Amino acid sequence: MRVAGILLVEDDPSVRTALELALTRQGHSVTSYATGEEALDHIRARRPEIAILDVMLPGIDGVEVCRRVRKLDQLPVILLTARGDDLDVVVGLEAGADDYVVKPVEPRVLDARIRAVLRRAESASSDRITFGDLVIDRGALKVMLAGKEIHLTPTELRLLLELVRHPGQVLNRRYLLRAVWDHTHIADSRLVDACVQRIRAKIEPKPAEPVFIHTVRGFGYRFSPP
Amino acid sequence: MRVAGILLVEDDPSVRTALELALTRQGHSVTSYATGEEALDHIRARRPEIAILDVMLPGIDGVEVCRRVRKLDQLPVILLTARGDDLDVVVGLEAGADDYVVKPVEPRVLDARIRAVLRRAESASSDRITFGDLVIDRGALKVMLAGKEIHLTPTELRLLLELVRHPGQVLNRRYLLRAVWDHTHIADSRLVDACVQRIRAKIEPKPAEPVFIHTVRGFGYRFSPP
DNA sequence: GGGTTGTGTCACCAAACTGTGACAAGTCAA
DNA sequence: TTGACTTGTCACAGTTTGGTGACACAACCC
Repeated sequence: MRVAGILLVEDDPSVRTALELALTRQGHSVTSYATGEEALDHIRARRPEIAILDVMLPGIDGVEVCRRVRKLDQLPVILLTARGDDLDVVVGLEAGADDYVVKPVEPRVLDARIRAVLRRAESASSDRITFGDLVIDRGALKVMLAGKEIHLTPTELRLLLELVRHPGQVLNRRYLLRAVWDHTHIADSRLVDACVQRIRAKIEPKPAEPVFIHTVRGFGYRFSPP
Repeated sequence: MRVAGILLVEDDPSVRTALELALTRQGHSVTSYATGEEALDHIRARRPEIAILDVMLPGIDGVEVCRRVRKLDQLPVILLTARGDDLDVVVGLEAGADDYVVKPVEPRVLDARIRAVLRRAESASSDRITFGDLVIDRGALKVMLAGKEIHLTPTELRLLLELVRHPGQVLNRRYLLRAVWDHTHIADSRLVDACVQRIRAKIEPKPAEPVFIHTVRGFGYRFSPP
């Protein structure tokens, strides 16, 4: 596993320094802050790979940072707490944290947890996904092929994003109809097929031999990078 | 989130009973065992949604069960330990556990962790099972033999998945006809046999001496890995 | 209003899939 | 060994499925 860009937020200077040092030794690249406000700014500006947040912080606390981050992005989050306060665990996990670690923590343990979380998060992270020539910017809602912007209609874009949200997975037509069109829609017929075909015409170099959106006969469609 | 089929493995009868009761109250469906051997049998036969394993078990311990399960399947695993022994945490996470909980644990906390792990597992893509050279990806609906993708038709795939869902079990023709074909089908004729034969032609190195799908004369077919 | 764009539906066609039955081969019990 | 029964094998035609292009209508924007 590659080295991670870690954001560490911890108000106690001695703990912060110690953890920063330990994680750096473990090969990670670490940036640390003492407050939630600074952390949020950093996250927005620098997009770290993972955030390790102390729960008890002055101002915006770790759980709140976690909650806001989750709305913004799929950034993996590990919460740190001074004691194993059970209530906190529940609140933290419900706020969407990926893991929860009790201080004091052995650096080796924290490292293992970081790697485990990153491994899990690897699939569903960034806002901008690249599949070979195809770049899909979920933030800007833009699709680019070989550097050139491709115009997709709203429905086409929703369908493509839905497929991309589950890379490698086969999604059947009923599911796609519910996810992309209003589930009020009863008539399915060939709607999905037609839309897929339109997307292919725009993003596939050879629509007859698609490399992105694959037909799985009898089941549905699968987005998988070449 | 829906109710989960939980496998609980804990050798201490009082702890086991208490957890089983608590989780059942929380709305989960729980099956519990005292040993790793029983747990592995259960996993192979019944495919629970998540396993909660005590680390310290007579015979095969929780970490070892976790390791073996990981080879077989992507079943989510939570490890239970009596104290927060840091070394165990590392070993456990490296064995592929999704989470790690220290006893004694508040039922509410365990429930939150279970839900968090299931939520993550749900989004994680790969849903693949490996039997020697044969890899079946249930999410991507792909079958690979020795690294090469094998094309199966929809019916063949459904039949194979049905067999694989019950590894080691003999499934009779009537059952398979109901499960794979529309149960409206009454006439059986040679349908199942022909389909099995077609699958064998694709996945068995020597279709005449099948290693995956075995004929059980007079009863039906059994999928069992070599 | 008039043109443009987006969307759902349809019909047609090629390709893929599937059920069937006949027959061969295999297995078991007497 | 023989006969009864079970399973494997194969070819083929009817059916299903999805790709494709055309088209009508609605929504939207000047």
